Amino acid sequence: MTNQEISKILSQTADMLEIKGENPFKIRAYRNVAKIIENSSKDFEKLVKDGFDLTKIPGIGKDLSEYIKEIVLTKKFSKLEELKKEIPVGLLEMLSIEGLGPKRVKQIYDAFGVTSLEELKKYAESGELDKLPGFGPKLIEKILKGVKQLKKAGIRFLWADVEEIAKELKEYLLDFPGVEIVEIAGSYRRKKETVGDLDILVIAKDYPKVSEYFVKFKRVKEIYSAGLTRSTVFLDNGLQVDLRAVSKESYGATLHYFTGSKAHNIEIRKLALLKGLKVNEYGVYRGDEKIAGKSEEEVYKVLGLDYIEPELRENRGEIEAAINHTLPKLIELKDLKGDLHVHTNASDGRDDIENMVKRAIELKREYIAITDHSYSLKVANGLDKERLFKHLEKIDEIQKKYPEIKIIKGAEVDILEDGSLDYDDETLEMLDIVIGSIHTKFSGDQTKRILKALEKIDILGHPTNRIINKRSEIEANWEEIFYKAKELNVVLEINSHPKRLDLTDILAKKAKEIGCKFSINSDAHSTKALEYLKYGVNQARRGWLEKKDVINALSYKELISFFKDSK
DNA sequence: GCCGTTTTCGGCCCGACTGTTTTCAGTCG
Repeated sequence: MTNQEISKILSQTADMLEIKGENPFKIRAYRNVAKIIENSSKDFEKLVKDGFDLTKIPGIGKDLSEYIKEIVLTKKFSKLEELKKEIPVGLLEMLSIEGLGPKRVKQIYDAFGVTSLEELKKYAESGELDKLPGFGPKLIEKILKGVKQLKKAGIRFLWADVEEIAKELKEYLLDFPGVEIVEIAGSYRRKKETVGDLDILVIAKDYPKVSEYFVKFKRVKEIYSAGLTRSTVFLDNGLQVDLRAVSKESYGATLHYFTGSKAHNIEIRKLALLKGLKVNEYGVYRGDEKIAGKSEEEVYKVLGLDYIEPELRENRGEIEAAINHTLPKLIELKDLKGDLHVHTNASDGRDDIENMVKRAIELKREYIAITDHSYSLKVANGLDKERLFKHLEKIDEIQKKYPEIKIIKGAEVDILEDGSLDYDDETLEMLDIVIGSIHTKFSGDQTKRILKALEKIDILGHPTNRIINKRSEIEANWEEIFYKAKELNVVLEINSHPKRLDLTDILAKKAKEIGCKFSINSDAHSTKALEYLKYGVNQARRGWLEKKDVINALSYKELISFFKDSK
C-alpha cells in the first residue's frame, strides 16, 4: 500500500467527518496526517511492518498511529467503512463544487436526500434549493456552474504548459501604466510539477483600472469576479487566474503568503506565535507594531530564519533547516554542463545525431550522451550487431566534425521483467554509458527487478515511471534501491520531461539523504526538447539537490573520472 | 485527534470574500 493510498483513505475520512459535523480540530488532525504521509519520503507500509513507533512523528498520536496500522495491514479502515454507512459517498464529489462546503452539502442532503451531482443539478434548476435558508439566487447559480465545470476540474496543468501563458500575462500587465511589480506566486512560483491556477500579485497605482485591463487579456474566456482588490478569470484553456492588488509596504508578506505552500505558512505562523509574534499576509507584528513585511527576506529574518527558496516551502524540514543554517544551496540551470540522456532518429527521436549535437553546441553544452533505445538497435540473442556498430561509428564521425563538444556513446537499455538487460555484456562493454530503464510490465513490486539491474548500469532512467496525470509510480522499496544504488555508484536520473519529472521531488530528497548521486537529463527526442533540462532543474531544486549532488554539473574531465572511479 | 520551556486541559493559523443577512455563517486560499 503506497503512501498516496493511505493518505487518500485518511483525507476521505476527514471529508466524511466534516460532513457529519465533527469537531473541526479533529478533522484537521486527520487532514494534517494525510498530508504528512503524502509528503513523506518514508514508506509508511514499511514503517508499520518494521514495527516503527509512528507516534514519534509529530502530528501522529496514539489513535492515528493505530488507524494507520489498521489501514496498512488490513487494506481497510473500519472507521471509514462505518462512516460510509451513515453518509453516502456521493456527497464527497459535491464537496468539490465551488461554494459548497460540508455544511451546505449536509443541509442539501438532509433536506432532499440529494447524493449525486445529477440530482443536485435537478434540485437547483427546479427552484427547490431556494427554499433552504442561506441559499439565494447567486449561490444557486454558482452551484449550477460548478456542476458543469466539475467534469473537467481536478486535473492540474503541467507547470511547463502554463509557463508561456504566465510569461505572457506578466508582460501584458507590466505594459499597463502605473503597474510597478507583477509577480506570479502560488505553486507556479514553487515550481511544482503541476499548477492548479495562477495567483498574480500586482503593485499598481490604480488597481481597479488594472483589473479592467486584466480581464480584457485576449485569452480570457470568462470573468468570474472583478472586485476592488481581487479579480478572477478563466482562460480559453480552462486555467483559472487570480489577480490581486498588493501594497508596497506589505509586498514581502503578501508574496510570502500567496506563494505558500499552505503547510509551510501554517508552520511559519506557529513559529511566530512561539516567539510572541503574529504573521499575516500584511506583515509580521509584535502586538500592534508591524516589524516586517516589505520583503520576504525581512519576514524570514525577523523570525530568526535564513531565506527559504520558494521550491523548498512544502513543510518538509525547510523551516528547521533555516533555523539551523543548514539549508541547501540549490542547483541552478547554469550549473549543468552536459546532458546524459538524448535520443536520435536511430531510435524514436525526431532528429538525427548531427542536428542534436549542433543544437547542444548552441546551448553551450560541454558534452552530450547519445543514448538511443536498445530495442531499436537490438543486438542481444545472437542478433546481428552490424546496426549498432554503424550507429557508434556514425557518432565517431560526428565527433570528429564537432570537436567543440564531447559526444558520449551510450544507450538506454530495457530492464526486462526479471531484472536482466536486453543487451548482452559484450555489447554493454562497447558503450561509455548505460542507462537502464523500465518500459514495460509496470504492475507488482519492482524492487527485485531494479536491484538486479543496478549491477550492470550507470544510470537508472526515470526510476518510478510515472506519467503525471496518467500513470502512477511503480511500486518498489525505494529506500532499499537507493542504498544499493549508492553502494554500486549507480546514478539516479531526474528525467526532465515535463510529464515525467522522475525521480519526484520527495524521492529525490530521500535519495540525497541516503547519499545518492543524480543526473538531470533531458531524455530529448527532438532538438527542441534539449531545453527540457530547466524543468528537471526545477524538480531537482524541489528535491533539495545541490550542485555537488549532480554529476552532469561536472566538467567532462571530472565526469570521466567519476565513472572510472565508480567501476 | 494532537500537544505541552505557561498547560494532561484547553487550546489548535489567519484573514477575506460572498451572499445572505441585519450581524454573520460558510467557504476559500
